[in-house]
Amino acid sequence: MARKSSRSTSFDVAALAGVSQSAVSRAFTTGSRIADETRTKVLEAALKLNYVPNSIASSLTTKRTNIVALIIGNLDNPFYVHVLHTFSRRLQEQGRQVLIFTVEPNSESDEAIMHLLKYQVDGVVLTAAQLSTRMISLCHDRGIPIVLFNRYIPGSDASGVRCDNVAGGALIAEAFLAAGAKNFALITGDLKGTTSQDRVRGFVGRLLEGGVKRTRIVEVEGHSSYEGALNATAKLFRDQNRVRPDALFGVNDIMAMAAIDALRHRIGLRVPEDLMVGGFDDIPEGRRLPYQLTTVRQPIEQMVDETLQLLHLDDPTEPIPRGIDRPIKGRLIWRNTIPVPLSHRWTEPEIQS
Amino acid sequence: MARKSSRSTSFDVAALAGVSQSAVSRAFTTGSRIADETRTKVLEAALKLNYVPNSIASSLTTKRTNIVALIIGNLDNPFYVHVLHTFSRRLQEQGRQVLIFTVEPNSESDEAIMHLLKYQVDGVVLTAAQLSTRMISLCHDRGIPIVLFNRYIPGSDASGVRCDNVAGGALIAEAFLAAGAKNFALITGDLKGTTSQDRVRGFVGRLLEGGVKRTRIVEVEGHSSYEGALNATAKLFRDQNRVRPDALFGVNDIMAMAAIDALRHRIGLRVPEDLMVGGFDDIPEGRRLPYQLTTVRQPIEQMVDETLQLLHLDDPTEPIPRGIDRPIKGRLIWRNTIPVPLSHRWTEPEIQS
DNA sequence: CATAGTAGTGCATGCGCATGCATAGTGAGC
DNA sequence: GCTCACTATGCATGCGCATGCACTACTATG
Repeated sequence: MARKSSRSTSFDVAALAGVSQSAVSRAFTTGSRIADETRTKVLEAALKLNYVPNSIASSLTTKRTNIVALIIGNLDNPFYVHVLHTFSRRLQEQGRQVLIFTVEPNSESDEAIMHLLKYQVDGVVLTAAQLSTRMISLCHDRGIPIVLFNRYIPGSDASGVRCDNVAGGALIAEAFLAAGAKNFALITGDLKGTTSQDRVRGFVGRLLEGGVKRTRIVEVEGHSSYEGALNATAKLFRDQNRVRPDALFGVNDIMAMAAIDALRHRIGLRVPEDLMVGGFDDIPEGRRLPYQLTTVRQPIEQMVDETLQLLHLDDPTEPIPRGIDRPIKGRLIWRNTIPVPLSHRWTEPEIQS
Repeated sequence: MARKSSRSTSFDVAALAGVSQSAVSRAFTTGSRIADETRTKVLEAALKLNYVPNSIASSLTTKRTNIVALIIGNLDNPFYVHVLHTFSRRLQEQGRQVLIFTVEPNSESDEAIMHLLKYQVDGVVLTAAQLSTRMISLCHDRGIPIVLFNRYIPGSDASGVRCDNVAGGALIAEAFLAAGAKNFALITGDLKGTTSQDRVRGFVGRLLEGGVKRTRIVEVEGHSSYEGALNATAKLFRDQNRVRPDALFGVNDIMAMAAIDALRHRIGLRVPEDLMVGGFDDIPEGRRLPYQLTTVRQPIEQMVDETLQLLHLDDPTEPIPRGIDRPIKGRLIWRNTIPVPLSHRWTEPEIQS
């Protein structure tokens, strides 16, 4: 047999160290009652045998796997890559592992849930994907906390952390108004998702307060992609009879960037001279020289922290938080795609590389 | 106790179905000897109890977790995000799970290995990160196959799949020569990595064959990042006394894109009129309107397939492949940053969205 | 009708570790 | 010197499932 796995067990180590198997177990468990001397002896033996404790086996008794599942629906958007990265880093710092499930953008993740249930994960984070309430109760029944990231299911008892998208959308509307825009348009992804919905609502709502009655809304086919937004922008300017917008809100940064590209390279308009553009997310790509996108920053670090807190990973006896909705305020980052009105000049400048 | 995990076991199901626990186990194991009638009975009972088999427990006996670890060192580069995505999709299709470890770009991943050993993963894929030979033998000794993706460790017995970077670099050099360039420069990340090294080698080598004796090489500080390449490009054009290059090879697409941005927005040069630029990877971002980057496409799908084959996930009795190096040829994608010479006009055109 | 063969099932056991309980050992306090 | 309190350790057991083996009830064959 070629793949003879010479994995030594706690018994092997115990034998070499001249102690019992329980002693080996305790040596590897912090906060266990064991003499320093014994622990040293055990660790030395373990080192000799290349022994590594089998977490799988230990989780059988402890009922904790230290694995957190992350369901992610859109890796095409750098924002969610950043989210993934942040979760991964944080959880690794805590000595936990990340089991990842990728699903189609905005598609059902019920199947993924079934898989991760088999692995007895300690918690689930779901982002950029849908979930049936049946699955949520399935998790809850088994004591597995699940937190939605930047998404919520109205009326369900799933908890979630998200950016305050309504307020964020309003931020962009305000910036446009302050910069003196008159005709407004926005490009959004699938309006079935609460995230897009809220941003649109916040944007349109704030404009209404400002006396603007009409906003052109173009819904991209499929999910919020660069290509979709490219076509949507073209469509927006195809009809020559309509009033040309002078302010365009891309409901997330990639769509805003796509719009900018389309405006410059296809339509032949300048940004922000002919038309100002606002985004949402603050992905690093938006900071680059050709874009310098004015946008709403989602405080990822803080959102991830809140999410992990809701998971109660450290104290499984805590009741699973149900129906909690934690909206977190974003912040407007002034860059170059919306002219900064005089009244805003005092805003702290951002250091650019 | 709030988190009363009401997880039912195979015994509960057995009791309800009026069979033995082994029957339940067999009902969930494909290819097991069990009457259809019994299986149906079991599955019905399981459904009633919301029973989901505990993979953790089963892996204790089967010695297979169906978990594959993926160590990834650079999520800032969309190329590796794409790689991650492809692996995830493929493995999920096979009913396997992905345990992800993110490490700092090009840093040691020994610690990650220690963690994943605890989880008895069935295989390891490592990309954009370093690994000590000690760790490789540690994995091999325990029967865990490990495959390097786009990276190799000369003289070690770790196997790897990679793009043929030497040939790829040569492809760009050829394109430059065919387009009539005279003065060449390149921007690369850390030259300790074999990937950058090979691309540079291939590029410079081909130029030498073409009679070009000098190539300016700028090594970015740190890893291959957008920001690094931005500075490197600036540096490249700072010295007015030197001959200005008319062809610039960005050793990967983000660096090439950064170079283009810097040239246009900082230096004030046109691409490709004043200076042609070639990239490597073919990330989707490079196809966008402002860039239309001519680049070498890495065949990700094929590379992932080869990697999974080397892992022998389906047949653990296969000997672990050692010291195998599978270079896979990339393909030049003509777009707009290198003028297409007349002699190449016949190349199949790419459909652009 | 006798026998060999086969499909279906249950029993018992073990995977590697954690942990409650019992026990041995140590030192302090009277 | 004796008891008490406490620490360190070992023993035995169970976590949830897979699987070798034994056993039963059939079917096919001569």
